[in-house]
Amino acid sequence: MSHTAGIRQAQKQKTRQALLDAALRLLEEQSLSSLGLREVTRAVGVAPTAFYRHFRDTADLGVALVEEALGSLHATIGEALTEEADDARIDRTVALIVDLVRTSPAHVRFIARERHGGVQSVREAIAEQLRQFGDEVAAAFADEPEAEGWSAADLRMLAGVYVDHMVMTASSFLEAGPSGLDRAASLARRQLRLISLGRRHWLD
Amino acid sequence: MSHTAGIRQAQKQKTRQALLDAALRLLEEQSLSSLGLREVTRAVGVAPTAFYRHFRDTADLGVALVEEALGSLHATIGEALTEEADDARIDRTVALIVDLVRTSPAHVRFIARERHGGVQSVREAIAEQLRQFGDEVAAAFADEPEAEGWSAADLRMLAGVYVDHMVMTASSFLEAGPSGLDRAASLARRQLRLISLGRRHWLD
DNA sequence: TGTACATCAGTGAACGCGCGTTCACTGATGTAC
DNA sequence: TGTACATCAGTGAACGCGCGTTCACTGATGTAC
Repeated sequence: MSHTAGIRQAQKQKTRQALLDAALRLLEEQSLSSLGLREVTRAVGVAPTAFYRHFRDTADLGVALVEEALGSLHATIGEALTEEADDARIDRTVALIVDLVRTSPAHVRFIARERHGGVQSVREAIAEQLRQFGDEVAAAFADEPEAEGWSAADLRMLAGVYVDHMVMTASSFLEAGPSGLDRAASLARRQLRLISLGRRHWLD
Repeated sequence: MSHTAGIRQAQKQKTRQALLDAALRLLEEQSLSSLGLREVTRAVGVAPTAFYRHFRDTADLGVALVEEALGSLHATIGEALTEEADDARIDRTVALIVDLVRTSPAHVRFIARERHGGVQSVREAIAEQLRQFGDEVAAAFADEPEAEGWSAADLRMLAGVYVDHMVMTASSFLEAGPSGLDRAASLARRQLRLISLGRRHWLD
């Protein structure tokens, strides 16, 4: 496990990252299944054959993008759910998504686009990440007093609703653009309030 | 407006439909943005140039597929929402989606895939159809006694949640396959129950 | 520290192939009289 | 009904182009002594 890297490894990482960045940019206006290897290397300024030093094909690069887009989010998502009051939790969650879309719009677009896209291995990688998010959210819920009386399956269902809603909300923020963001955020908050109400009365 | 068609028009329609059918089949394992015009004509057995007699390009064909997939659903969706009891309405809705996925799996996959896909005109066509569904569902809700006290915006929000949930549910049924359909349907029913509960307590 | 050899990220030429689009055409269908 | 002309869905050859992949290579970096 490369401790201090070495010049050669460092340079290789730099090229690899440049390929990922270029691909992500190109994917803003097309799907992964039509992304060409030569397109990507051309954008980076390396020979087409250099691509093979890093990825088997564009699907393989896509799987790496999934990790880049979602891998670091596990910690962040747990945080938003530690708020106690419903309203605070909702505001926190929406703020998190607004931030995510502001910071990494291309990653968000990529995930929304390829979640049901034409490349199986990438769909599976995204599904696996979202499944993990769901498990983590369900585990966080299970620790709360409101979870009393809930079956594990129902908690997981609720967590899944939240995760799906997050993905959709992020995508809706992108579509809305900066000018429509306030309206989209307000809509998302009301939707989350609806879900919270359903949650509070689930055991009635 | 072609009343009795004529042989020439009838034949043209037949070829056009064959192109749509072939494209839909090819799109089960790729995205529209990578679908080739020659692929489609080859599958149908006509010359590549025949394509231009029907569509400007594959994006244009995609827009036609959106109409084919969603155009006839406006009547159907309203029906499911005329049930009175919550449970009956939920069962009716889920049954409708099960039926849709059974009857037209390729159309469902196409809509889920291209809703956030790489072709702008198709994304827009799908968004417009879903917006219409939302409006129709909101109008149906507005006629019900439970809608008393609800603002138009909140009713539209609720309708949007239902429409989005329908699309996601249809897509989840596809992913689940025949063997996982019962489990997926049960999950969808519990999610709808959660939303119904939220709706019932919205004005508390 | 210096030297000799190994590794390997990136190169550049070459390949066969399928792509989208153009164009002039053919021949069955449609229309006017 | 029959004839002469118009329309137009589908054809087939041709084009230039960019694609993914192969291969032997180069030269900077890494390693062993």
